[in-house]
Amino acid sequence: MNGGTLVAVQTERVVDVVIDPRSGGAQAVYTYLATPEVGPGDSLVVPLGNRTALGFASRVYETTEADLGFPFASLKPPTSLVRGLGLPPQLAQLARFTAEEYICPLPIALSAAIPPGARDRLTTSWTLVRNSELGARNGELGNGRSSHKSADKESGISSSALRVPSSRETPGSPLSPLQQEVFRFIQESGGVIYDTKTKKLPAATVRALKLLKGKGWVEQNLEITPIEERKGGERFLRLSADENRIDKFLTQEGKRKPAQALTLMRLQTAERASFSAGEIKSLAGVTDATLKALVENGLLEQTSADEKALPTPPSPNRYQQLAIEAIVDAVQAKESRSFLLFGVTGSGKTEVYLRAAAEALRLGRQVLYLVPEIALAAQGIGRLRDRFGSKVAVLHSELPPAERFRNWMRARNGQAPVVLGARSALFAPLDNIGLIVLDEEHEGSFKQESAPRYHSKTLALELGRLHGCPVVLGSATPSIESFWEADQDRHTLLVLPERAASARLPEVHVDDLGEGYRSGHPALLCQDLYDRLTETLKEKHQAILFLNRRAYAPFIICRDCGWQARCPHCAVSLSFHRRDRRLRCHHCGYSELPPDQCPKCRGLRVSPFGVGTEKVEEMVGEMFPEAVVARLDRDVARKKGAMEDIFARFRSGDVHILVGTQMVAKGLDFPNVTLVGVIAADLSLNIPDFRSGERTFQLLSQVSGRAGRGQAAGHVVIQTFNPLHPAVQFAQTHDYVAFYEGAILERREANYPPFCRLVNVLLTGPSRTQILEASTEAAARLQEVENVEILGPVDCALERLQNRWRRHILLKLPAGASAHGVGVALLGLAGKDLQVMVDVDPYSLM
DNA sequence: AGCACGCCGACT
DNA sequence: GTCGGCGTGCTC
Repeated sequence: MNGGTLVAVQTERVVDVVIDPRSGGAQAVYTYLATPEVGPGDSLVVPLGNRTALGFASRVYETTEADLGFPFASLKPPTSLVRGLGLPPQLAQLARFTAEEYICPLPIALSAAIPPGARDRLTTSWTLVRNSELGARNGELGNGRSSHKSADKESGISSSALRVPSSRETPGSPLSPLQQEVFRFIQESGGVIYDTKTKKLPAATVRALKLLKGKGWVEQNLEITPIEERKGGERFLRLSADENRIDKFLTQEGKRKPAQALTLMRLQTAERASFSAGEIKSLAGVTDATLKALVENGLLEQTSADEKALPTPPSPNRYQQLAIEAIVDAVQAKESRSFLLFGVTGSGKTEVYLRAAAEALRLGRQVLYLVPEIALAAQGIGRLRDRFGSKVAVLHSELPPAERFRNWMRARNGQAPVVLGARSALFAPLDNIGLIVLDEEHEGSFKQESAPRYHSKTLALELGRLHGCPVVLGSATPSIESFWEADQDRHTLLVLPERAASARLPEVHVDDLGEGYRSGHPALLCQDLYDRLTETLKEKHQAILFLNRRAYAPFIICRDCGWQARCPHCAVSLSFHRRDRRLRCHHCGYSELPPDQCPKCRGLRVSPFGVGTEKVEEMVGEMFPEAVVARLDRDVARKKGAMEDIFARFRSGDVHILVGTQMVAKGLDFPNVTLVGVIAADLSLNIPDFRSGERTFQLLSQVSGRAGRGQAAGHVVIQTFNPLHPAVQFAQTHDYVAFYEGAILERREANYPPFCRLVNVLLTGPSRTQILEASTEAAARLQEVENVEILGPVDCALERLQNRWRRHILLKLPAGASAHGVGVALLGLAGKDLQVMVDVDPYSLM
């Protein structure tokens, strides 16, 4: 500076507060005066306009008025710090990472970490001041919640500390009778009383408390409502030890009590481990009434969480042992490295996870265990609970809210160092993770399809870095990306080649549907599948027929002029539903009656075309009149209790052939099923998406696993027009590596992930021309982004949905590049009638 | 001129 | 998200 004139520039210490977007909007980050105690992650109630909002401290810093951009005078202090709700620093960082990596506003990213209903669970606590005369006589007058790990820091700030302490009277000045009474009441309550939304203190008491506060006798704080310990401990349930009784129930009574039957079937995939009532309710979609009946019938029994179902954990085979050692080493060394645990179903991946988890716990660290879908997680919950008892908290959005909140708190205060959940559990409030498991890492549900549009694998790896802990990705059919990353030594590949002796892989047969067409005799079932079905029924076994398309037919068509019934709101044809004789749109729910004659040419030959599950059900029923055929898809399941009913009847043996969509392929074991038929593998193969082959391979592998889970050997028949497609061929030979070798070459050649990074920019709105113009404008702006290859803009495969036109631009960035520039380039483009969605690492491109 | 309604921006 | 300000357009 010239002349060395020193000008004292006034600065203020301020804090950026990210407001809960549910009460402050998506862009709400505001700056407040920092109190001495406030730090990143702290939860604050702040003034916002003429009300208050819940927020979280992000950055605390010194600033000048010029840098701040508005006068110091408009800075306000936070209203209050909320004790017990502050986020661990790693979680605050994870939210920031998510916002940057996936191009979304910070409040949106942070909202994933805010426990549900936090705002309604705030409580004012009134605590005796330790050194006050009356208080001291009572000995220890802590707040009674020393288990709160960060309680010391958080109790350091009180609302009085937020203001200038005014004329604080010395304790000992005379108290009114009411004040004395209230004082004694606090003493008797252990030194603290709570004013909760549900249990409000009388207004007079609150007035007395405020006066006591003014005199320095008590301290007022805002905190998250503490969870109440249940009397006699947590209540847990598990399957009865009497297996015969359960089996008898499932084959006889079960069909009349389908909800109970389904509950038992779900739990059967989990040995005899303990579950909380809330866990069972969310797993099976049932209510207390069902659980009560099961307990009364002696099918479920009460237990404590810490009671083990398995006498001794299975001893690992040599491959498991190697995997365990590698992961345990990393756990001990606190290394943030990653592993890809590659092993077929039944090869014992879970035991590897559990041994590594036990080591993390032994070191006093926490375990995060992620599963793709909670309804299918019975086995995971069961095994963890069996091994780690009440240390396990389940966290996902379908749990009853109270239990979800309770588990969030138990994770935060250290009572539950093991957290199991779907992708949202990434944002569990853990501050010392020693191991992260991502089971079935290839599953598409790990990608969140609404903002923040993160991929769980990416965040799990980042979280591993933040905590200094290993991440284990597990799968029988890893994603092409993950296997390539392992190939490049970015993950350590751990292979479990052996399958437990009892479990055999089913024999897979492939039938060429094209043959029937070429010979002029196309049929729903090829001869091979027909013969095997006949055989299966003769042997009193059961079969599942799989077709990933519901309704009777995907469209109706005029045989004279080619007219098709189309949805007036979406760019799709209407499916024909035979049961209720209606045409339905599978995207918006629109429905209408099918016309008698063609509205275009007046012809009378309007008829359904193509095959859906309803038609398969009908035709198979005609082919095998002696067999009972049932169908399960979203149409059937929409009716309350129908899904339970069908599963129960199938399990009991009353239904011989079950026709269905994905729904039949997941989460349940039917020991008497020996045949699985895939009606048309081509449906998923023909989706215009670079991952269609991979998805088909995964789907066929999974569906195949449904056959032969009991004693008898299983058979799988895959019907397809593409018998030579690698996804089909290598599913037949159960050869993942061969499938991968081909797929990775294709990806390299066409420059798709993992060789580039994809970003999908989707523009939607009611006006076609506006979307056209906006997409052109978007593409022009994106030209300016460095190192971006632009594909499009083009109309989406589904070019209109629910009266909104859809166009997209697919961007290819160098692998590993940040998509930040994309977000910057598109700033301000969105408007009232124009939604612009940026999807980084998209999973769905429709 | 006076008021209802809806859009848009601010909220620190 | 929620509020208030302001412009539009209708009514008295």
